[in-house]
Amino acid sequence: MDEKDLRLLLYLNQERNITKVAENMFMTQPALSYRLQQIEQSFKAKLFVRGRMGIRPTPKGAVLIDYASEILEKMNEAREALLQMNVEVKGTIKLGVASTFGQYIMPQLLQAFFNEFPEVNVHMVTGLSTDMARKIDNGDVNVALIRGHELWNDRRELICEESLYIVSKEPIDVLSLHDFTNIHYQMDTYLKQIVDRWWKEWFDSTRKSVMKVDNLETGKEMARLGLGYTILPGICLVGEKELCMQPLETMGGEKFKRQTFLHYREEDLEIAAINAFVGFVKRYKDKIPLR
Amino acid sequence: MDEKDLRLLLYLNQERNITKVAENMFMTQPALSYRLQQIEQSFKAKLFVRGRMGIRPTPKGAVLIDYASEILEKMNEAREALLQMNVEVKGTIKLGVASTFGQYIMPQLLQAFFNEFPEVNVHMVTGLSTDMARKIDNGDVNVALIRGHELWNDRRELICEESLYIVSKEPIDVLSLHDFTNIHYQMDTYLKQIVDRWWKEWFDSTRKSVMKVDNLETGKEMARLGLGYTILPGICLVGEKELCMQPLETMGGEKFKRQTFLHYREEDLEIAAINAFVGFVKRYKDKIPLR
DNA sequence: TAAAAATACTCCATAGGTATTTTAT
DNA sequence: ATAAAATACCTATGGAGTATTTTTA
Repeated sequence: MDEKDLRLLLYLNQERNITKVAENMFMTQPALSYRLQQIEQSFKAKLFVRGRMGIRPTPKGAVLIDYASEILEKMNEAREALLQMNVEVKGTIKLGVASTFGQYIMPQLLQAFFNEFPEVNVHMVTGLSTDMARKIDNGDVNVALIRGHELWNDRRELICEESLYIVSKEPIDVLSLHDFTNIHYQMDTYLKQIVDRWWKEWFDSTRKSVMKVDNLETGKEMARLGLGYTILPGICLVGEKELCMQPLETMGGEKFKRQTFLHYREEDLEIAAINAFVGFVKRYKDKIPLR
Repeated sequence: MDEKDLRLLLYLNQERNITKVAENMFMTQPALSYRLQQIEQSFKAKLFVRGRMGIRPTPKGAVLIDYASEILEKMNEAREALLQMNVEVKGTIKLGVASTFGQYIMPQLLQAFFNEFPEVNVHMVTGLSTDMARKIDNGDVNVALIRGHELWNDRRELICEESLYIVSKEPIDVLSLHDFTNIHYQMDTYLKQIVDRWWKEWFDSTRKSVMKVDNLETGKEMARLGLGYTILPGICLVGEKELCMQPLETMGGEKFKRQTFLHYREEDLEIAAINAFVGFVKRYKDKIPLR
């Protein structure tokens, strides 16, 4: 099965006539007929039924054709990506990144980015999403990876979505959360908003925030020691095995999710380095480890 | 580029030594050396740098290797799917499906399913998610495609996520929604919950529901005629071109999403037809048309 | 019965083998 | 100095062509 075979399958499905496809692909009818039989043998399955007026795919054929088109798409993407890398990209990009994203995702992301574009310089600042938002509005940064948005004349693209989790050492029933110590850390506005919405859905009274710590990692470690529960974004729970984690849900089982967006100005894409970074992040996004 | 070439690239990346990989792949060092050169030529790019102690991928090589592993995965999936189809699956499944999902998604889904498994009978009932939930609890249905969950001793799997949209003929600024007629239709509990949460986030007063219609499609058509705005799930806006649609968001720009889940009992997977359907839906899910 | 697919055969392009040389640290 | 990769050359598998037969609605 090489690329040509995959294309043959797609064309055969479109035209449903071996002779016609053979012409389109600049080969003879017997050659294609033979080739198709070879492919069928290699899968030990009949892929097309032959009849008086041509061929049509069997159920198995249809399934394989679906996969063939996906595979061909990936192959084209790959070729595209390599071609993109022929233009030597250099320059400097200024990034503004939300704190947790900067801490948990950016290291690997930048490593992969520099591997592809070693000539690009990155200046990254991290902080609250709202501050980063201001920075991109001012032009202090070219690209931002943040939650939410304010007033924009820029492009905004969904990069990742994470659930939020109630994290504790021992399993806790949501309805009995009141009986446990809430370990509270300084959340950004967007996270706080979601958590508040969730809490209001389940309880009338306000949370008693018994323990305050200054950052998320401290909160996580306290939860690990069994000192109470805390609410953490999935982004910082990747690979976590010991802790008990249950997603924040409505009473109906709908999950609360937090979205991270990529922001940039359309016109900045003319700058090669920025174009490369934006393109890279779009490609990288479904490789981001999430739980 | 055939499958073997892709595997070669992966192994070369792992071992970083042509001689060793050649042995593992039961070929000689010169053959592999030559093959790699052919691959590099076909991409018009150097993929590995050769040195005293073996080889290591160039940036382009690394990118291609990433794609190679994705493509190989797809190929394995394809083979797996075909093998699965060798066992002649027959029998009857009882499905309970949420109304909108049943209306907008199930027709194409079932068509594709029957194409693969023509011997399976499907009995489908549609209705409110809560009712379908009860049915799966009773054992009235084997599989449910619904929102949310109640008390379960079953498996639950995320199938799709849709945004919700404010739909109107002319663009409406969210903050001025009060000035427009709200076209209200009978929503299921879960949708209503989300919309209520969204409304509370933006407005203190309750919505004045000026126009009530008995179903979603009617609401959509009234919005199309410019009689007001209505809130619709993305599922029923696929391919829509004329209407103005803006997603329901928090003031911070976080999107409200509604999730659809597949429910089934673990032990039912031993029944071939149910196993086939569950497997099929998991494969089909990222082909569901959404906006 | 006629359009389409399959078979029989021939040829040659190229993947892969063996023997040897070149490269890089 | 030597492990590893590259080159030169040879072989043979199998993909594709031409001529012809078989299938099916």
